[in-house]
Amino acid sequence: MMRSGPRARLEALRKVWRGGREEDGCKEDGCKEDGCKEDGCKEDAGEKTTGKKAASKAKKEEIPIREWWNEPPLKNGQKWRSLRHNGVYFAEEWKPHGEPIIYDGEEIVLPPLAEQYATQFAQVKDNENYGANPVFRRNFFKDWRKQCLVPAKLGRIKDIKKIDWSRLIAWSEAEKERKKSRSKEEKDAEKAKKAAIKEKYGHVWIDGFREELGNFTIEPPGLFRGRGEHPKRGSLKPITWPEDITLNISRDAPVPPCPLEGHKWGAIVHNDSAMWIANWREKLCGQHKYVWASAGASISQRGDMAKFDKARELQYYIDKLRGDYMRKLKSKDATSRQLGLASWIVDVLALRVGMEKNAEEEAETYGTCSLLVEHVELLEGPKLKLEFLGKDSMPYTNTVDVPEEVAAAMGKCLKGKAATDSIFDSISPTTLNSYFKEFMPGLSAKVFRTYNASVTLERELAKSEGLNLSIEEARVFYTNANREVAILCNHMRTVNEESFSAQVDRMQERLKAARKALKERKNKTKDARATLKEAKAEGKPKALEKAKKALERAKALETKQVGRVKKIEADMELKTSTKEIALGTSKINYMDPRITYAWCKKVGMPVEKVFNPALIKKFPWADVAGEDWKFICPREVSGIKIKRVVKKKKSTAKKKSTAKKKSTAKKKSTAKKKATATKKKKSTATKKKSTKKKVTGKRKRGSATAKKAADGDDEDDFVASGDDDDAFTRRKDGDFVASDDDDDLPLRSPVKRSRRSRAVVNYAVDDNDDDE
DNA sequence: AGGTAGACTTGGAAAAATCTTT
DNA sequence: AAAGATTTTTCCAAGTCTACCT
Repeated sequence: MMRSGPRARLEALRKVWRGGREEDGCKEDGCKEDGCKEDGCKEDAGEKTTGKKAASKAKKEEIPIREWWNEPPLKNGQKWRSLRHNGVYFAEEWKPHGEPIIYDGEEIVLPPLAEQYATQFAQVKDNENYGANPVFRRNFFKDWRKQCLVPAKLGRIKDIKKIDWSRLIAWSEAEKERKKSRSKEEKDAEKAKKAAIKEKYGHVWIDGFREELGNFTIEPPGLFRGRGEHPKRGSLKPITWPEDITLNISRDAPVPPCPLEGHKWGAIVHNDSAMWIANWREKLCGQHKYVWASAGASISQRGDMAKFDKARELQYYIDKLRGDYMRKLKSKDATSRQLGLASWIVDVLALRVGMEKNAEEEAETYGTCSLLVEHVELLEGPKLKLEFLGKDSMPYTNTVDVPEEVAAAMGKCLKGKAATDSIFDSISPTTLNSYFKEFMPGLSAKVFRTYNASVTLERELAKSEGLNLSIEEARVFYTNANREVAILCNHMRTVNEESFSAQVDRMQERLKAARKALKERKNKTKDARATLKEAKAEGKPKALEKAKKALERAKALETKQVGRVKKIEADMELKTSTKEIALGTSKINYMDPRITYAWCKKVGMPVEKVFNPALIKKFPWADVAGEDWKFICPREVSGIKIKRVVKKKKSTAKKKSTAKKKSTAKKKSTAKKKATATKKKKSTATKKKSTKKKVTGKRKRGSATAKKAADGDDEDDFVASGDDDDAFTRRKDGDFVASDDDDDLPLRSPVKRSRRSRAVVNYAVDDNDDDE
């Protein structure tokens, strides 16, 4: 996507866009296949601009970008003006392979659906996160038996341990092999078929523009792969039928035909305040699933830019907010203190807000407001040590220096509480977010992550000032900045140590070879120089000319080799420094892309060096940023206007008088809340006890290990008793349920990290505000 | 006021595609 | 062209947050 200049390109885009709009009116006629009436229009729009485009002709014909950021805004809450599509795609039905399982020596060919699930299980049988995990196995077997075996009169399959999956595994492997060894023709044919499906189902027409969909295939039946210690991992996800699906289209758009014979869509709606194309309820966990436009579609870009603008806006409010929360955490009132401390954590440590979770239905993970006493430790310094599982059960471990006030506030929040008590028992994500909204409209906890990630990127990149980087150096520099952001946000990936060290070894080899080659090249250059000297001395013009050329060539080759060596050295360094850090998430979601575009222009590096094609497609609007664009800048420059925070009726004068009342009221309500909370806990505890006999101290860490030692059991220690599917009993002794969170050590071992970025915070307290 | 359904953003793993090396 | 390494895309789980309901 290189081009002459942003301005010229913008002009071109503007024309493209105008073309699209002008033709928009014709959309009701000249329909092509697929019921996409606008097809013709777009083609026209494309042609109109070819004059301008031809000049910058790229190899691939680029689809014109909808320059939505120059369009008149949609009315409040409206997401589209027109919406039409071809519905969703259902993956082909499972073709039974007929390979049996062997149960207790007996070959049993399973009915299709049972076979489908069984084959999937066999494929992950030895993966310790899945089939080798006792909870996963138990859930799988229980569901599978109940849903697929008992109705098929295969109730005699009662013990998962007696199942030999080898034939299914062999089939899967053969299948993989077959796929690998397909001929070119076969591969091409498949590719074409896939493309045709995408052509038809993978697109949507929004306001007359054709956009790509993100996902358009309805999820096939499979085994639920919940992360971490998800109680439902391994359970069967049922088939989704057209009847389960609601489609969203324009009022005047044709209803797409249902692709499955004999079925019909669950419902058709015309909801222009929603972005989704289709939705359904996933039956296992009850979560909503959606089909929507891809990240590169303008409808998605619009929201994206709004998000970054909102984060950028925060810079004009943050000083006041920081002053306020630092004051708040010294408050005598528990609620205020907790609001202050939680704000500090959200702001400085960039933690997520931490919604409440349902322990029976979900893995237990934590964020700011849900942190427990046992997750933190106050150390000399003062320092604060945090250790807990965050989103996706990713371990968060961090020890940071904290201001005295913060340590004191934390001390108070911990005081008199048990290890498994909540630190922030007087506040919730809702109250915290409404506190933020007192300072800036639309401010919520997640905005801080975006803000601090972007600030960090800009700050790190600014350090390149006056460095005059080569392109390769710039790439490394950018990646290191990106890394700081990823560390701040705790974006991690699990590494397979074995394959990692093998990769490093190979890289080392390559580096060695490249260095050797460089040495040889240098020698050759030397030789060439010598030859030239000789030729000069001999004074033969022809030989001299030849020698000159040879030297030129040798020099060029040497330079090239120097580049190769440098590249490998750089890759090597990045490979180790980003070993367990995932850079993608921050690029996709957190760092304002305008910072990247601006910096790339400044140092003369093509954005493509650090943004993959999907990112380029996602952020065309960021290209508008010139090299001097700054995320942090005076308000006059950004053009972001002050927005008055709409206060709830009360005048400031009145507020003062009601402050006292309010606080007591609050206290009361919290007390009440607390009481009900404990009550709830108790009641669920007893309930659980009666059914499963688990729970007691489920959040205490120590107990798990203790239980494990006492337990020491075989993971497959359960069998179905009779056809009553739910009745699982112990084969040996004890309570098998008690073993389930014990065998399940955390999926990913906590990673120690020596250093971690934190947001740079200026605690300037400004005193002009109207605090209580 | 608290609870929750619904919608949208964020997340890592795995699969697929592409690039490099042999 | 096969194999192997690396990058990109896909998949779908898991967060956040607002609006709506009682």
